[in-house]
Amino acid sequence: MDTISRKEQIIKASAKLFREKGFEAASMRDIAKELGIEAASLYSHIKSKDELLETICFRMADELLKAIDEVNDVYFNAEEKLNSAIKNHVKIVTGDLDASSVFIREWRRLPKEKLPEFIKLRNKYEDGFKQILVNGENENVFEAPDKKFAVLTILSAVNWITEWYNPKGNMTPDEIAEHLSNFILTGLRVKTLQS
Amino acid sequence: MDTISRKEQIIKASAKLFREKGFEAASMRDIAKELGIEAASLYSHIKSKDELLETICFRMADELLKAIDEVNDVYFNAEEKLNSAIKNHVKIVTGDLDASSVFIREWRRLPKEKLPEFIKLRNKYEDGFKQILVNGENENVFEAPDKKFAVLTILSAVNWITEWYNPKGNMTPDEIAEHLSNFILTGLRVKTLQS
DNA sequence: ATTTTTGCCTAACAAACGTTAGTAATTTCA
DNA sequence: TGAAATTACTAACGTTTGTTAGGCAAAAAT
Repeated sequence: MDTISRKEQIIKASAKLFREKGFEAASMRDIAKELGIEAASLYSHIKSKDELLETICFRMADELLKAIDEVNDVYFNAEEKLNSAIKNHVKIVTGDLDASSVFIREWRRLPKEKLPEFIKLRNKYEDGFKQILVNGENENVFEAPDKKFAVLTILSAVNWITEWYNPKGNMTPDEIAEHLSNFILTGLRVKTLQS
Repeated sequence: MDTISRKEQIIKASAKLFREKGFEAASMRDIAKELGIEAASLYSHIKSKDELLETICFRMADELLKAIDEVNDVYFNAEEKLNSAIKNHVKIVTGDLDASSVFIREWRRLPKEKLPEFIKLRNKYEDGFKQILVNGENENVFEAPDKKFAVLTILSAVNWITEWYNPKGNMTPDEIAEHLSNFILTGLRVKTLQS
């Protein structure tokens, strides 16, 4: 029943350790020990330590990008769009805390020839959110003069989850998404109706 | 006019490098090179690499705690309190981006016997914010059923600044604080007045 | 004027690092 | 059944790491 390949096991173990100790502090020997083998044996399955970080970061980026594209395809209403974009992000992040933490925290340690591509994907993701805000403004439901700033604030909240979320805690991912979505949407909604 | 001591220069240089490369990737030789001396010479002024990280993290924690205590002393109104707490935090973070980034990102690499004390200070700071939210609820101006969650969301936004803030960018720290404060206060205000 | 302290140096250390080479056992496939 | 591929091993490599020892020149203190 061990349907998950050795390489995937290695990636998973390295995500766990990169998160716990940081990319440089987690050694190949640590990762190997996690799997009960020797460090040199890892190289039957992977090319380098950098490759591990790379795989984790780019997989995460792809998953997030796929999610935001889907949202922009399926929904028409900007409020619905933002709401499900946030829900998806929370679901993805809480679904694999190790990989997400590495994606958010350790991407800076990517080999420098891979950094530009990674940053491009990140910006593309941010643009997905920005687009939703523009939609919302056209629909007259959102108010965000500085869109870049608004997106960064939204992403800060959803990314910070990796710093405190506990799967065994008293808040389910859905509840977190619900709370955050409410909080953010309230902050963005046009305020002409208020006294 | 070189009124800043060698030890302070070392701390400053290490903050810069810890931020850029991460605590473990930034070597003592890197730090020494930044100052134009040899790595071994650093040990005339400091005890260890750990001491550097420790100094940076605990100084930052102290500064933030002092600020929140002051706010809770000076103001009576909860909205004013939260507004100036946010402003102070933004000012401190943007005032020393290197140290702040290390404080926010690299604290995990503190020697493990120092970690509990650090976390205690962090929690104390969070409690300062929580107290403001409780005040606001008593004054009937804030609505935040889950206070811990609200505090984490507020702190996520103000801490994330270190990820994107550029001193040469087109947003001053005051403007950032203003925007963020508005956004957050809107999200917290009681909504009974709305249609 | 002489001692003490400061701040740097060179040289070296033991440990840990990522990775390669070469090999042996097992599993997969023709 | 035999060949090929897979997955692990031991041993070792060249680097890099934080840190110590010991010395030497300049500055400060006596």
